[in-house]
Amino acid sequence: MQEDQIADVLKALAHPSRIKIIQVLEKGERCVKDLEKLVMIKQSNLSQHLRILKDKGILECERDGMEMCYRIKDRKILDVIKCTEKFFT
Amino acid sequence: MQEDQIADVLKALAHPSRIKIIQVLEKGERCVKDLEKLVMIKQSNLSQHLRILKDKGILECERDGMEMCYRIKDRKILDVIKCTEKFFT
DNA sequence: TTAGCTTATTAGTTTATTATAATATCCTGA
DNA sequence: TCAGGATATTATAATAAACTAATAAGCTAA
Repeated sequence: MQEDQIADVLKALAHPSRIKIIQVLEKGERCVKDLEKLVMIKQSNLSQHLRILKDKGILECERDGMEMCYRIKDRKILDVIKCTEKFFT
Repeated sequence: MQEDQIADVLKALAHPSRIKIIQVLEKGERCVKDLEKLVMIKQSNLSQHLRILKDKGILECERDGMEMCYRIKDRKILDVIKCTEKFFT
């Protein structure tokens, strides 16, 4: 059922912290430490949000020494957020 | 905070039955009785989903005799779903 | 007015999501 | 190897969302 898949992706996006994460990563990749400061939530909670986004194929990550670097895997997801913003105009 | 508003609308969309409702209404307005058959959920549950969508300004409704007719209020919401579909391609 | 549709609301139960704190894991440099 | 920093995982508690069944409310036609 297509509506299940669609709802599934939208559900992964439907949280203020996860929207914020994507908005930050839109400008470029970031390690968790940076994200923690920018998104302003606790490390363990951030890590959980990152996993949700990664599991859905929205983000990907790569280890860089001691840090883990996250970035947007498929920028088509940005269009979803852009369209949602336009809904308010 | 903009991410709260965005997450809020996405959350209203993020359910298979609500996606289905919107996909049906994309083709034209429908009364609850019809939606019940097309979406295949119980009347009381459908009514709850319809309220969620109406409260967010996604749908609007109008009484037509004994029936209540629902339609998409702002078709910009369709773009959000379209973009999400494209995410899978 | 009332019987019979259609739709909405409410209360209660179940299930899912979120956040926190504690702990584990993974990597690097000394 | 091990100490310490960065990130992930787990368990748990709190909150929110979803579904069901029962009931209420709105309208129409007889």
